[in-house]
Amino acid sequence: MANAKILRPTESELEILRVLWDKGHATVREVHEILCEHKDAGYTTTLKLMQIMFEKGIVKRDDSSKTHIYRANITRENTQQQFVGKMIHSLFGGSSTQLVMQALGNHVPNQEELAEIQKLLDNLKKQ
Amino acid sequence: MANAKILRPTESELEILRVLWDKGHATVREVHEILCEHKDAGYTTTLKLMQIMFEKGIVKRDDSSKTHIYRANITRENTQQQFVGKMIHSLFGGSSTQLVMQALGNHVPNQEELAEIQKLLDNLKKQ
DNA sequence: AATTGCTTACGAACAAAATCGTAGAAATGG
DNA sequence: CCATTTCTACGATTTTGTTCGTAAGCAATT
Repeated sequence: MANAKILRPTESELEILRVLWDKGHATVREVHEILCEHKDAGYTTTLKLMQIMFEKGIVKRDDSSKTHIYRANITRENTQQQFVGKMIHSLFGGSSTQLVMQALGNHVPNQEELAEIQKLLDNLKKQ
Repeated sequence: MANAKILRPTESELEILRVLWDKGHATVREVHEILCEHKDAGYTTTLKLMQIMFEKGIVKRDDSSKTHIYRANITRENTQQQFVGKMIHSLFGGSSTQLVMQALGNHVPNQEELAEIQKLLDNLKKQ
């Protein structure tokens, strides 16, 4: 293993990761096409970003053919955890409950989701 | 009104805001003292940051006496909402429930907090 | 009045992130 | 076989955030 540092994707890197997590694997072109639907950037910008992510170890790639194929090298779950943890600390005084309240209060879930949360809550209560 | 742009505090700015939210108002010196407990930075660094935040409109200040007194100009709740919303979008595919599950799963709350969440959940169910 | 200590202001340096232009290699298709 | 397209690589530039040194003002103390 080369380097086990903390990997903190930037905002732009996150956008790219989302595509990779979604599709499993993708070329720069494919990623770029999707990003361009909402964002406005040149192709080489996306390319450069992905190259940097590769150097950082955030993504891996298969360069056996001319057009490289990229994959995420960190999991969505892990990244979520990282960001949620940081946010709980920096904005919610360390209280995950505060975050939960905020999230539930402002983005109301449907019945099905409520049931899901209830199930998790019941499990937590038993401990 | 001068400018109604999106206010997105940086990481350092958030640290300062936390102090201001906590104390209500504070001088640069006071903020700096508190930051220094955990961080290592010069006084003028904190000063400069707060000056920039003033220019951005993130904080306001009373400069009637030589030592200026700063206050937050955005609320904690609003900022939380901003960040939570952004995170739900960029990392949880728009699903607040996913975020809640993640937060509850990894930072287990105590009984009291569980009850609080339950109460909110009950309210949501009634709608 | 000079010294000391605290304040703000301000510019400069530095670092990290994002953007883009250009060059050259490889494939494509007239 | 040449022209066009599509890649990657790489360096330059811009932008944004962070850090700090220095100067100047003001007040208290000697």
